[in-house]
Amino acid sequence: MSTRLHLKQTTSLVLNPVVHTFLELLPLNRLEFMDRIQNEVDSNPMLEVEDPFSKDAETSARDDETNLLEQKLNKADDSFVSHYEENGFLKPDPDRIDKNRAIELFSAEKEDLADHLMGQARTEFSLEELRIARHIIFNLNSDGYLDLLIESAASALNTTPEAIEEIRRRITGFDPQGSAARSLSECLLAQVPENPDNTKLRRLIHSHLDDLARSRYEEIMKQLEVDRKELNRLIERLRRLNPRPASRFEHDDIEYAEVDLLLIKDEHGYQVRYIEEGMPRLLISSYYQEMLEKPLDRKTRSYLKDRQRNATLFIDGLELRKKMIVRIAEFLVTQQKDFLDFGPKWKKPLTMKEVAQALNYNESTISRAVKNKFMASDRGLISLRSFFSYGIKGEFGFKHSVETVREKIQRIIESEPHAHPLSDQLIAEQLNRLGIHISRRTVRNYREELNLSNSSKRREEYKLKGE
DNA sequence: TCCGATCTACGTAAACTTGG
DNA sequence: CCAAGTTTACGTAGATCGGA
Repeated sequence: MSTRLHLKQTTSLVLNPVVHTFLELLPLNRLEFMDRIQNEVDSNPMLEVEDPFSKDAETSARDDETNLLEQKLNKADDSFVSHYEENGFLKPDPDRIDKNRAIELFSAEKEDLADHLMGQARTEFSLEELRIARHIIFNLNSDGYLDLLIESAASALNTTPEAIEEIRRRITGFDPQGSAARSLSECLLAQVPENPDNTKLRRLIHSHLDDLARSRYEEIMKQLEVDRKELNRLIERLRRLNPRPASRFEHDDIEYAEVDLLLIKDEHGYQVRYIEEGMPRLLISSYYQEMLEKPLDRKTRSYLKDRQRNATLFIDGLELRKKMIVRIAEFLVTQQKDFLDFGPKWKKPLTMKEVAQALNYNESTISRAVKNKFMASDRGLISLRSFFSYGIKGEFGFKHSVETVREKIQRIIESEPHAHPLSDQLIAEQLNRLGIHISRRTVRNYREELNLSNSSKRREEYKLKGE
């Protein structure tokens, strides 16, 4: 009993403070990281932001300690950015200009759905209406639909549900059409203007989406009084409508992520750069450093010693974080070159474990390091996590990533004989012959991710098209 | 009604995350 | 870093659906 207790204690004490600080810093994204630095500077007088331009901080610090503390308190009130700007931030140097421009490019706000709609709302609505419209627009979900309760919105805005409904209905006519719809059918209907040509299509959307999903074509044909050919044409038109008004603005989701790295492609291949701009440089306060050399009472000395140790620890941790992120990113980029060049299909299976072994780190370290980290490239932001992919057992060890298998399934289905669509079972068998050992169940999962219907449904669809 | 295909629920192992 | 906890991918088996 006592032995076991002892063992437990020793294992948990292994973690030394350096590692601890570092592990705490590692998973933070840029924004959180800067926040953390600010915190540390505020709470540790031993830490100072490097200031190559003015001596202000130092001279005022020499006045007396209370003055300095007061100053630090004042600074804490300001926003982080302005605080550091005042203190002479790292100014961009000439050969970094390009990088800066690249960063600007990625952080420049692209218009998102809400902005886009608000722009139209401003020209369309009165001031009072605009107030309601704003509420609606900023409460759309990620698909561009409104799933807010009208009643609670009405009471929050101090107006009637009818007024809200009226505004909402008008917004569905904005570009992209169908925004703020409450259901799929409403969204689609908003994209089909009411005119004689569209009557049947509108009826199809209004009452038969469910039938369509269940492939009850006979029923629909009877109800709408159309033949197969015409139904087929209607479905074609339906397909061209957009079920997700927000899709055009999709990329904005990641716009808010703070970018840590920059991916540059040049004649030598890919290069990873850590974005240093905006990062404060920290150093140990020389004022307190000198103070430590003078005679001091015991308490002050031990306090300062402690702060000093913490400060060094923190500065080391900063440096280590940077090195590790760059090292991992570089490794990922060389491993997944094809993925960067040709897209996700070419992603190779790669687990954190493998990377950990290759770089001689612990798996958990990798996990922390890639968390919330993004890399800016000429094709947009890439999450470090997206470099990883499960492997599927192939003939010679792990050879196929989920992406490539998915791609193969799509190919097989695309080239199947229309008279006899392949069942998941047959597809699985075919894949097995190619050396990809996955089960029927797995085929189904991937097939569904590809948005492909099952074999019997496909048979229906082919029939419909064939006639 | 039969039979193949799909669905549903549950189990397992490996991958990943997180606190100390 | 380690170990414990959580998530994910995938498998199995029996139930259920739907077309010929």
